[in-house]
Amino acid sequence: MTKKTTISDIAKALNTTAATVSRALSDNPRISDKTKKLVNDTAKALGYAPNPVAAALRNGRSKIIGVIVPYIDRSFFSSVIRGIEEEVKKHGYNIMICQSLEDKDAEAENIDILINARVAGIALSLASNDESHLKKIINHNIALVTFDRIADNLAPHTVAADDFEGSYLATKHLIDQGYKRIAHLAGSQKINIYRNRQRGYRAALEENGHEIDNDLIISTNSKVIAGRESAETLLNLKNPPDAITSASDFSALGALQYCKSKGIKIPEEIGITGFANEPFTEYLEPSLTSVSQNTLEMGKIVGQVFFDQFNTEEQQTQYKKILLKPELIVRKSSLRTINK
Amino acid sequence: MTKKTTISDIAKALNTTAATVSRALSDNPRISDKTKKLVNDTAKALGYAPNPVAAALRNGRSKIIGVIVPYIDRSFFSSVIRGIEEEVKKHGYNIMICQSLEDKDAEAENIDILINARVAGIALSLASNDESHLKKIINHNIALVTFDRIADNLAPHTVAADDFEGSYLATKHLIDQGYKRIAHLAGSQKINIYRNRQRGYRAALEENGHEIDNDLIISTNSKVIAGRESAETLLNLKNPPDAITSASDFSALGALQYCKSKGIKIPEEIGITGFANEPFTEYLEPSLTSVSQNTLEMGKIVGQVFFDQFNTEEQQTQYKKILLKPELIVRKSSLRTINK
DNA sequence: TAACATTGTGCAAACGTTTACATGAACTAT
DNA sequence: ATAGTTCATGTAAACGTTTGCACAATGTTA
Repeated sequence: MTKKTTISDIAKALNTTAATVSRALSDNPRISDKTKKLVNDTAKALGYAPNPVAAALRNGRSKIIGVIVPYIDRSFFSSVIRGIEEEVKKHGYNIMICQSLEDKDAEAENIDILINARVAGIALSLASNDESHLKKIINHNIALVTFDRIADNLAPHTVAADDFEGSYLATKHLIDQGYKRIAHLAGSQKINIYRNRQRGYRAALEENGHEIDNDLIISTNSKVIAGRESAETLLNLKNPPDAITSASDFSALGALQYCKSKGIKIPEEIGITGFANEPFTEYLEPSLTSVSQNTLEMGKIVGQVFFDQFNTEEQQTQYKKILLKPELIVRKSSLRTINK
Repeated sequence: MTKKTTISDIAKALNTTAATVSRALSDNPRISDKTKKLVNDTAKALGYAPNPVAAALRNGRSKIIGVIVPYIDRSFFSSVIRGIEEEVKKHGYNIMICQSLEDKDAEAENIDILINARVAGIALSLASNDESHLKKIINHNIALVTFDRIADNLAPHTVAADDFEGSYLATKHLIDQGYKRIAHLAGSQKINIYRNRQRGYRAALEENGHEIDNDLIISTNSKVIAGRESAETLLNLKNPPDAITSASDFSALGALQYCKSKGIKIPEEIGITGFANEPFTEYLEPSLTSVSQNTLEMGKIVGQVFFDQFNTEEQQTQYKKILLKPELIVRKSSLRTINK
């Protein structure tokens, strides 16, 4: 059980004081170069490593970024988390992860924990529409970045995929492929991102001279089974769609399964697109066209936004609202260039 | 920017000292019940929340478990991480996540960071066979649990899936389904888990009167493309297999793709099983039989092992080597009860 | 009633930094 | 030679806990 060396040990070795050592190590201009060299050399010689806990206590701030997500093991979130980790690591920071389990109270509790841990910042994908508990973070002067499910009102900085654009791209792609009656599996309209996806769908239709038929818009949850049911409803219409653009890969998968079970050919008779580019989409038969949200990139940007803040001198009135360009990953489920 | 209340604030309010308040809050038997109640009440009234940073400095130990994995966004690891998080949260601990990127040096660096952060324990899935840098952890008297890719020699406590058993189960299942010539896509034999999977395959064959044909064992990496190539090799043998049990879902997927491309019927003409129960397996066509490693459970157990250690009075000579029972998830790719 | 144990609390140091303020030495300007 | 600057370092307090030791007040025993 080797005892760690401290700045005092270095000071003792050099017959100086901890203050000087501390200043030398942080490259304070008031310390002579000679002393700095001396300090750095003996620090190395003694195997000195700073104690972040002591620094955090003194500074009232840890070099930790807290991250709160609904579930760690959703591929979307784990990928964003990875991005955040890689970015903050560059600056000598670490991440502390919490799960909200989609529950507002658990989220509030996690916020308290992170505030108490004196984190330097909190990255958060909201569990619900209720963002009132975020005030605390701001009151404690802790940097806050919301991502994906962002807090429009309270959070100064936000990072999200451009859902409107993503959905627009997918819908436009179906139009370009010659599909005429394009349906939309919309997620819960209480949630921002799903509203935007529906808006993108509508905009693409309108701008390209397709009329909007409300019978073709089904509000559903993002489950496979819901996708199957919705597809059944749609295909039993007297004027059924020839394409489905879904706000979720899972409901798109359900639709795909239903069509296959009925012998409806994809993409020849019906085109399908999903949203999020879940890992499974590329392995489906046919592979599913989907909208990639560049999740790793999103995480890195979230990280960057923190350090942009930290570096600019406090007084922040410019808030960053970043929208990331999504990318349409075209696969077989929507590609029928043959018989356009 | 509300100032946090401290134990001294409580002490002042009650005309006593921080020492008494600290003891009262930690339910020290030397404090009278009357005082305890008084302290707890005013703590609540003043909105007191303990400062974990100060406690960590004083104790030389944070209520943090460090977790090091190759990549956060692999579904296996994100799921284990979730399990760890949920378990340690119960005890008022948090997790700090690092990535080794499969690199031994990055792993060693992360270990240093976590040691400096005075974490109470480190959970780690090894980046390489080299475990020499783990000594540091033990020397600093920090609890160490390795999981999945475990450190057999140095790490006192290990948690892993029973790879032998999982592979045995898959192979036995194929035998029970009446497959006669069962091939094995083996991962790199430098890695423990893949060696064990091959052993399970061999044992199942031997114990059930199947002879082992080394032509049917292909050592490959765990990529889709490698699976395709291996399947091609196998099916071009003059005496080709009628089943493939793979040590990886990805190479199993490759094999499945190859067979389909050649019009070979699954599971009628060839049975296929994978390993790890990746999320995509259930959505394949046909859905892929695979071995579930109960990753969430694995994470929870990892967490438990820490607190078992913390609770028993230090002197630990009994090391826990936990092997989790895997579960065979039977799906269509291996199920041909019809024409057994 | 003296000696002793028990109970509840206070005192003060320690964990390892950081930083406002003080100090002394050398240097510049008058 | 005196006052004012500048430079490099030292002093000491602070961050908020925890805990060994001391101590006074009470209760117990002989």
